[in-house]
Formats: sequence, C-alpha cells, structure tokens
Amino acid sequence: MNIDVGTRLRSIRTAFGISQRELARRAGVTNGLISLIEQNRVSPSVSSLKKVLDGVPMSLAEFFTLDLAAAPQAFFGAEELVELGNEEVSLRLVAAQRPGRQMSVLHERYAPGAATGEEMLAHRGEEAGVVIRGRIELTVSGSTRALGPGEAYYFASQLPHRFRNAGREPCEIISACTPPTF
Amino acid sequence: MNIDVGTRLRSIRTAFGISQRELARRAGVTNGLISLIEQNRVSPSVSSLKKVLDGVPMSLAEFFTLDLAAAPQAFFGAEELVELGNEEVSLRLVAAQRPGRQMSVLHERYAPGAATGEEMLAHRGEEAGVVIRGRIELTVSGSTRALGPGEAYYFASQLPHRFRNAGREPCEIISACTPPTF
DNA sequence: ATGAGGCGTTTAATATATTAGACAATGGGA
DNA sequence: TCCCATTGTCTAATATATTAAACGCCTCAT
Repeated sequence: MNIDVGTRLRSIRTAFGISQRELARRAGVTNGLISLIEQNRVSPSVSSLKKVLDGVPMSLAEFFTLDLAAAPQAFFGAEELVELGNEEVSLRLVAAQRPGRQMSVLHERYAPGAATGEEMLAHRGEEAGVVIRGRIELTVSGSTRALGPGEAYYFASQLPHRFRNAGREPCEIISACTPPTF
Repeated sequence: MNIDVGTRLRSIRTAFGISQRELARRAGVTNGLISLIEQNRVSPSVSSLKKVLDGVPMSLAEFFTLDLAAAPQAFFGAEELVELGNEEVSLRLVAAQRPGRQMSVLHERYAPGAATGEEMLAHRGEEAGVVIRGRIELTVSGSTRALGPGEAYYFASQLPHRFRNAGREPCEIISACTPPTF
C-alpha cells in the first residue's frame, strides 16, 4: 500500500556504488537510519529523506518519479461516436472501444441551461478543449469565465470544475483528456 | 533549506476548496496534523504525507514536481492560442507555455488544397480529432477517407499519416495528441 | 442575543523516527 | 593465520511526529 521508499533508496545508493555509512556521512544522518529506511522499518520524515537524497544528490521529485518498473480503427463517422451523456449534456466519445487508449476525445454538446455538477474526481490528469459553437461558462478552482467559439481551456482534472451553458443556443465543444476518464 | 512542504500542501488544499478537517477525514489523519504540517511545525513522515495526498488525490511525485510559482492559466482567448503552422496549414495550440503539459490540443485550419507531409514520427503516442467545418482527406497507413463535420479520427502517431484538404472551402479540426508533440 | 456548527490553532499524551553505540560477518594485506 | 577495516544490522535512549481534545474565532439561522 505504501510507497516502497526502502528498496528505492537502496537501489539508488547501490547504483551510485556507495555504502550506507558513506551516504550517511554525506547526508549528515546516521548509518543506522539508512539501514532502517532501506528495510522499510521506518517511514522517514520528509526532511530526513531530503537530507539523505542531498547526499546523492537527487531531488525528492526525481526520487518519487523514478519508475522501477491488429490495426485499430482510425476513422469514425459522426454516428460511430459513442454517446456517454444524456439529453442535456451530450458527450460523444471518439474511439471508445479502442483498447489501451491514452486519451479521451469528446464531441460535447450542452443544451441551453445545462450544466455539469461541481466535479472533483478522483482521477489525476488534465483536460482541455476548444469551443466551436455557442458559449460556455466555465468555473475552475473558483474562477469563472465565459468562453465563445475559438476560445479554449486547459486545466488539471482534479481541480473542482463546472461547465454551464448560460446562453440560449446550444454550445458545442471538442475536448480531450488524459489519461482517459471515459 | 528544506522543501516548503507546508505552503505546498496548503495551496493544494485551498485550490481544491476543502478544509483541513475534510482533508484529514479523507486521509485518515487528524486535522491538527494537517495544521502543523501546513505551518511547517513538523516534517511529516513519508507515509503520513502519502496518506494526506491520497485524500486529494495526488501522488508524491506530482506533489514534489508541482510548480508552486503560479496557478497555471486555465482560460484562453482565441488570440492566445499559439500559432505553430503556416499560411496553408494553421495550427493553434492551447496552453502552449504550460510546463509539463501532458497533451497538445490544437485548433487546426487547412486552406483549400493544403496538405501535410507524409509524416512518420519517432514518437510513440496517439492523436485524435473531430472535424468541425469543411472536409479533410485523411490517409493513415495507406487507407484514405474523407471526413466531414462531426466525423472523427484516432490513430497511433507513428503510423504514416497525411492530411489533405481536397475541397474548396477551408477545413477546421480540433485535435489532441499525447504525449505532446508540440 | 444566542446557540450550533464550521474554521484553523494549540497543548499534553503517545507513537514513532532518529541517534549513538555495539554486534556479527566479510574481505583483504602483512 | 591474524588483524584491521568495512560492511549491514540491531537495541536502548532520545528527539520528533502524530493524536485526541480543547481553545478562540467566525458565520448563520433561530
């Protein structure tokens, strides 16, 4: 469940070919601590871990970013896009059934007055789009703006956001999000 | 000297519009701890910090990668899209300057007769789009199809592909690709 | 006014991370 | 072989993170 800080640190240290004591000396901590961390017997404080990584040197960001580990359909008619929305908010997905898709591209249509809930989803990721017709009122992290044709947005999906068509005509948007939510 | 975990966490929490108690509840820690962390009165253990971020949710990697400098721009006027193409093929990129962008969303416009070269890029990745005006003749891996408004495409970037506007009116497309080529 | 419930902060008690120092095992060099 | 240095591990003492519960400050409905 927890991040395996221990083996991560150990593999880094050994990759650099230095001993626990040497790393401890450079980092200004004790060798025992390094040992305990590498065995996952303790969960180091951020400040300790930073001191240790400074001895390598390596940033916390780098440390946690480290990773240890038939021709699909290309063309889609308008009617082949899969409808995921409802009467008010139509969401038509491109390449819905494509396995291992890396993003979701949608043709969205908001009826006048339609709105999405104040979503704050569990997903990481980003979403972006361009308005092609009508106007949409978009709220992201508390700030709101109305966007018209040719205008666009781009934000991190986990920020609270809401789309609302405050106008009288339908609003259409082409949007993309990655990794695919739909 | 130390990473400012506190203000980082606070800015994230407030950006998500939730209280210390709410975050604590989701994370399974106490609100007091969140308070102390945000004031930098303690340096949380990695396991605690992970629990807290799970409540957002956000990974440790994302947390430490986060650029605290400024909330990235979420809204873009039509003229704020950055032009990457030429007279014949206009490619206007959303959120061009956004650091660490995970995709490229483009508003493309092909003049009558305009075409892209037969591209076959080194990148892995995928691209997709929806035609919003005019017609485009798209060739992917040897097969060709003309797409009109509301029609769409989705293919792996490394496949040889070519866009050509064989019609008399300009053609507009909203497209997305990941990882970002532009 | 007033009480209820939200907020962030603080404090004493407790759990845990960290240190200092000792331990056994390994591998040269005299 | 013996010694000495170096390795990673372990344990008791200590420093620090974390909890539980209270505080004071707000706002809002009664």
